[in-house]
Amino acid sequence: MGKAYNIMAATCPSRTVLHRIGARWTVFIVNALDNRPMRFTELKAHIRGITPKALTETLRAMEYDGLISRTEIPANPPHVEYALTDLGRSLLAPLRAVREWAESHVPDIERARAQADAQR
Amino acid sequence: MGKAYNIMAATCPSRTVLHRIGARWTVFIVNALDNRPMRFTELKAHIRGITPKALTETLRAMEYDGLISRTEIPANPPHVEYALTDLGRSLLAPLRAVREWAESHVPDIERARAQADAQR
DNA sequence: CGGGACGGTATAGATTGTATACTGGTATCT
DNA sequence: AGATACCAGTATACAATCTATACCGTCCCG
Repeated sequence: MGKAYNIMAATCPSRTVLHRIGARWTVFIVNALDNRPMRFTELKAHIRGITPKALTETLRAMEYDGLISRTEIPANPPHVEYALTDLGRSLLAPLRAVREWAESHVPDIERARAQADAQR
Repeated sequence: MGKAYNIMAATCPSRTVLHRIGARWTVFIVNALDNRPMRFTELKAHIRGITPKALTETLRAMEYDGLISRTEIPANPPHVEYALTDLGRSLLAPLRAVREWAESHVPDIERARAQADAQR
């Protein structure tokens, strides 16, 4: 089998996949849905600073790619639940690693930035 | 120590860090510099489809954040070498995981997209 | 019927990314 | 010496994406 796809090739479909993963809010949504499904408004409250437009668009794109499922629940009151699919869940491990790297290396990067600023 | 930073908070500095990691071309550059330092033109050839402007800007930003180093080599012919710093190298593991996920899940995502298209 | 929660849209402006062309310096070929 | 080519980028114009802010229709509760 080996590697059938290579992200470095411009025409490679893995590019479009990486493009989606790298989109502004995907990491946040995958991390937010880690434990349990959430509703639109819940997600909006949980991911501070996201606008409804950005949330809608990212959710639609992720649904199109089969990463999350969108279920309208006709109960009373009716609401919509977003959940990770199996495919989306498989993204959890890599993206959690990225999140943890970010959270743990803030001081290093702030130091580098301060040093770069001082340099000039 | 625990988690001092939480990406879900809008004001958290880890946001800006994640923003940089998630930028369009960062993943490609980190993966490209995995084995050895490279020059500007080498990177441009290796990462198919990147424009010189995008490459310059991403490299500058990553240098500012202390992820890569830029060294002008006054030898003959003079050239510029970009290399991962220790900090940048620590990003390799998480980003390689993301790359591998992308490369190995192309068929799943293409299937999901085809199915979504057919649905309508 | 008034008001609020839910799940979004609409619109406009700012930021970011892309395509394409070009530059200035050095080295090599002839 | 002149032409050509490589290197490391800039410049310019245009397109796509992201953000802020406001608004909408439906349903339920009182």
